[in-house]
Amino acid sequence: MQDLFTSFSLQVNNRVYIKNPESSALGRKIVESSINLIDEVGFEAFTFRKLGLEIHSNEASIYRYFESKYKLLLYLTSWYWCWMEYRIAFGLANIPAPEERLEKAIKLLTENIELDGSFEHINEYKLNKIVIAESSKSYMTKEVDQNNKEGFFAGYKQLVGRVSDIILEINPTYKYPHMLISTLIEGAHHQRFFAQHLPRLTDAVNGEDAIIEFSKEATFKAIGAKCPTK
Amino acid sequence: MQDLFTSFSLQVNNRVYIKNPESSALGRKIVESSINLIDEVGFEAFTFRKLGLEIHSNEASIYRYFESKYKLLLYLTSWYWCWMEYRIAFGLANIPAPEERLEKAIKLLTENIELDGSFEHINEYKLNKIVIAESSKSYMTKEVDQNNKEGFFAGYKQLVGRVSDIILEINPTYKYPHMLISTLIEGAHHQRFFAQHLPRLTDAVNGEDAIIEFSKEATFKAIGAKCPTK
DNA sequence: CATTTATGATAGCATTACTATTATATTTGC
DNA sequence: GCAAATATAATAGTAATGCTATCATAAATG
Repeated sequence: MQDLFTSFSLQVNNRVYIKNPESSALGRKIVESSINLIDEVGFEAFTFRKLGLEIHSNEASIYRYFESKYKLLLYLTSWYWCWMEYRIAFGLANIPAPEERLEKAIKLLTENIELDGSFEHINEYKLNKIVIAESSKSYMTKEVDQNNKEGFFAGYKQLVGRVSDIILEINPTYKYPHMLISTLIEGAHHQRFFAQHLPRLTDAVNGEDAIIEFSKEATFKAIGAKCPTK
Repeated sequence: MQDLFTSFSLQVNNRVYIKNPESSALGRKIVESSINLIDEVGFEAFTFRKLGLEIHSNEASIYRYFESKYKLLLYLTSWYWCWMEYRIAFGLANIPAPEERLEKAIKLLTENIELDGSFEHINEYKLNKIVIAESSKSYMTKEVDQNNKEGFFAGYKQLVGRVSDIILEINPTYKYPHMLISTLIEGAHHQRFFAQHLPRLTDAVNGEDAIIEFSKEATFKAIGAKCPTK
């Protein structure tokens, strides 16, 4: 069992960091506190100098792990997508019916994330908030093509690919599986943000998680299948 | 007719600027060149100093029109959503059937934008690219609640509200019209970006605009209606 | 215990995002 | 046609940012 876990240990593309932050106490502290600080002040106002003060360490030391704050953001988002894939892989294990697997995958992709404590130095609740608010800044840049070549978005693409495969299992003729899943993921993130800050762009419904329900319903209708629990 | 146009003239919330850029040649030049420059170098690398050099004017002069580059971005995105609402208002005029109106609205919201030259100092083609790549930076900020209170997102919210109303005309029991439309708009923008830079997240189909087709199909299926042209 | 490696402290530099001041055009109202 | 108001330009300055470089010291390793 331990082995299974180890083989699933979240391996972020090693080109996003200079020195692997998992490899030292300082590295883990950098990751842990960067999540707190970005969540608190936002990515724009976040600086390595402030982070250094926060962890009673040094700006220059942080630069030995990450080339820039953008690379650190890329590290955090990559880690998040790896983690999401791991959640889905485990969550769908031993479920044979593709409809049920799809339903569960959608839930896992769109639900509100709570702290689960599986990874000591990572607060999944705050990381989810960061991914919602800041992840577009990791790819909506002038360097996107370069970064893509270096494989920085591989985790996200792989995740989208996996869920698309379930769709194709259910309906092999559906033409837009990748579009549907990537729209769903980004859309659910946006909706969580809107629900908090721009509620006129959403539709809250008492007693249900409208974002999950909307996502399930829209997906199954789009591919012309029936959602198992409806 | 002129009057109709005038009453439709694109009125951006006057709190996003200090002095209305439409009111002077310099102001229009600032807007025109900021679109070129942001499109060229990206919003992060865009500065008022560079813009001043570009238009052979002065950094300080630009600050008399816009408090900061964020406010300028807010101006550009607000203008864009006003323009989109105007396109839709005209595009749907005299179409009685709500299904046809919805189909046309989706097309207008998700299609690729081309230069149309109706507004001398605004290049709609480039502005659309900016909105796709940078608009999330205008609301995914720590100041979103403050900015929302000041009405900076009113145009966007109004647009979503209008199209949602068409959905409710077709199916008054549909529970998530705002979610559907805002997901659609943001989703289509993301897809245009992905198609160019991260194609594994989309599904290109030869001979059709897959993004428009996907959007129409998903919307009509979600609300349980039939798309007129299918 | 000698040497490599990791961290800390300090300094420095070009650029950014502004603000302030003063000078010069340009418009306008009479 | 000219004074007064207004808009723009030129220049300088400031605190903060996003780094890089250097040197000293601490910790791990062989």
